[in-house]
Amino acid sequence: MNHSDNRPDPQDSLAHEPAAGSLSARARAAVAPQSPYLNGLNPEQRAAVEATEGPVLVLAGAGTGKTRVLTTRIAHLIATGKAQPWQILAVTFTNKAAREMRERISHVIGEVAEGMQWLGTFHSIGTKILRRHAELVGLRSDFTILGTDDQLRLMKQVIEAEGIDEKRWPARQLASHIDGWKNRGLGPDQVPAGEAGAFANGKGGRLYRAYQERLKVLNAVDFGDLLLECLRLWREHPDILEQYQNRFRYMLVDEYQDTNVAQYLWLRLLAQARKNLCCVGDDDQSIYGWRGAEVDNILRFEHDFPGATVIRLERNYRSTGHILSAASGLIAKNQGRLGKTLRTEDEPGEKVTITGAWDSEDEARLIGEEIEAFHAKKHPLSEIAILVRISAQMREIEDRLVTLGVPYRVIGGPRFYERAEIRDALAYLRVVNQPADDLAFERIVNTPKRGLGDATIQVLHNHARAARVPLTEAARFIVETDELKPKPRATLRDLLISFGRWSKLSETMTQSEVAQTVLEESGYTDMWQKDKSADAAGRLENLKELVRSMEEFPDLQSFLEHVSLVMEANESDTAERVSLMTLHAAKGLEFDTVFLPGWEEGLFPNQRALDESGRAGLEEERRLAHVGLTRARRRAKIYFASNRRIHGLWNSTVPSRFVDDLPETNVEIVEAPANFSYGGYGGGSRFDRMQPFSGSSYQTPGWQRAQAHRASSEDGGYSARRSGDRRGPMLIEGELVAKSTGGSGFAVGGRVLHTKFGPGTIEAVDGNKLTVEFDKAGRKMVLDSFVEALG
DNA sequence: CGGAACGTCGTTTTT
DNA sequence: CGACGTTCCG
Repeated sequence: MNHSDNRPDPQDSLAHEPAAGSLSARARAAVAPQSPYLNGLNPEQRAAVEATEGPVLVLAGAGTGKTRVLTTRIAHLIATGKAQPWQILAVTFTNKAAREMRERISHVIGEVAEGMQWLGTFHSIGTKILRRHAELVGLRSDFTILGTDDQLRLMKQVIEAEGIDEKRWPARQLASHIDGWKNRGLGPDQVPAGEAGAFANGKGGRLYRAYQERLKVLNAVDFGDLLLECLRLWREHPDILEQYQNRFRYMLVDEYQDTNVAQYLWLRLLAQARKNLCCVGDDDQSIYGWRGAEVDNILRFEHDFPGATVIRLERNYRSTGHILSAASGLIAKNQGRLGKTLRTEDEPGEKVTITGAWDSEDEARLIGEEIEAFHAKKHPLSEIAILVRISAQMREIEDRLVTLGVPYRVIGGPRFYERAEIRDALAYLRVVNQPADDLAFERIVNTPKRGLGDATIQVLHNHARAARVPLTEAARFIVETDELKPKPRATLRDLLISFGRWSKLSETMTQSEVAQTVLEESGYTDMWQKDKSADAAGRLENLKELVRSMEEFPDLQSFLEHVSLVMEANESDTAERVSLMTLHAAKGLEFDTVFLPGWEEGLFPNQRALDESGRAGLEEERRLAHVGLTRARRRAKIYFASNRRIHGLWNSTVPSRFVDDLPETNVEIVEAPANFSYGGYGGGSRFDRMQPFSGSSYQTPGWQRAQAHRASSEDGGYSARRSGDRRGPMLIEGELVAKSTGGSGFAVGGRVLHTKFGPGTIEAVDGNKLTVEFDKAGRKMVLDSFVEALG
């Protein structure tokens, strides 16, 4: 979330809004009569910038100046007075893209870009909207955004609460179902019965509903909800939808090929009124289908928005001729595409090379040596990338680079805020900020290890569930009783006291000081200092970075939001290093020289993609290959190995069919240097092993097998209405005493059965606390939720 | 309750 | 093969 959030929205406070075409707007337009920002655009780009009215689809091939069009278009809208910065909705997928776009707009039009408060990711904009109307969807405006790990823990609880064996029906699987439903814009009541039944013998739908209810109780949402709840808000409150439709005079979407159904519906609702929606994307770069992205969204654009202007950007400014032709020839093999022909005016340059290696180790060695050679020729290492299909390929390559002493960096990896130490630290702060945050509390109650293990947590849970109070609240009661053994009881009490103390700190300290104190006093920093594993130092460093970054925020609340949505590791390392990453992570980047190892059937195209999604899967894999090639400016080098270890055992492999998809004129087969010993293969030319070029002899079983077409998921339109059975938030705050207890029929002298201590006689009643003389265990103070009356 | 021995299962991952 | 989670024992 950007920092301009706290600035008042001019539309909220001021009535004055210069209408398009008004005097002031025209005067403003006249300030820049020449529109210098339009200079240097090619005719298609310029058309895309100037076609401001109505639906527009810009099909922007790789390296055709997509971002430039987007930013110039925004600048144009503002400079001509067609819209004020805050009347433009500009959506991206990543925070990085949003940040870059903001920067580039500033370059064109100066600090006016600061007023663009609706430039951000789908999720950050969704959050902003939801916070304003949280009560209408059963949340409070300070709701928490859950990360994947919290989601999983919550689902596990829901599964167990339904009495389902979590081992047979893993939470991960439920998570992916729910994720899929949310991606398609389906709430618990809209999931097709057949699908809902697929999990846990027909309980899938019920679990989804239960999960959503738990989220509401916790005043929390997951990533999917940030969009889904907006949809619900707008459908149930048309007046609010209308507000936003009026506000957003112009809408722009980046990477449209990656939108899922929920995002599509979200956009369509907003665009319905004014229809000034401009989507920029490239169907040939859609590589996130498995994550819910619907290529169909882009393929169907003209149908969904009748009268749409479609503009193709086909002039490539990035790659040399052979690379571009190779990539074009490859992608032309795909059926489901809108079709573009990339062209360049650059020289043909070097052909794409194809090199066969004996095994993956040789492949790594070859790449390593070529990089060394480039380095010797003063080729900057930062302009070299190695792009792999799966992360598992990285290890061997890394090993080789380390041996050779070639500096490299891995791009991708776990995001900053996903790292355990960061999530832990945040959990502490969340509890300090909001003691009712059960998920956070559970996460750190025994981190560092303080002897509050499963048994203790179970006791807390029992009471919390029975009394319908948050865990911390439950804990507060329990430490007053004998439910826990003395040691955990004392530990838990100390912890609660600490949290009480930490909460007060924020009255006198800045939040980064609070964080520092909490992390130290809780023993968390100690834990890592004592840890002698290799990455402990890095984790401490990350924690420091976290504390440092907190200083920039006005309060803990806004920091927590930033971190759950936006925060990322500072990758802006300008050092001279080779970049190593997956093909997915490479999208949007470019390098002079790109190495593409592992072009083998089964690995790339990946067997699993083929098995699961058939032809669609193959085409997505091919798009991935296309993305890989088009990352290269001057040199693309493809490799395959004849032998590769898969799951520990060696398999002999066949070059990828994608190799055969490349036009012959643009590629060059390179023989591996002669000094390699190709173990076991007597004397023959190494070309023998590259045979598959001549005859396409692949016969992947899974490729034929799986033609299963994923159910086209365009249902769930607008008609679906939530039954109004939503319960108000049950979150019980502050001092509230457990309700379920009062007058629950326990009286002095009554006989009760305790879950642990067995039968006994009540000696005294104090609220929900009972003093019981147990037949075997003696006299104990217990909570009513742990006993039942004996008739 | 926590460390050590077992078993399991293997893509890609913007938020 | 090796990273992870689960189980089992002290």
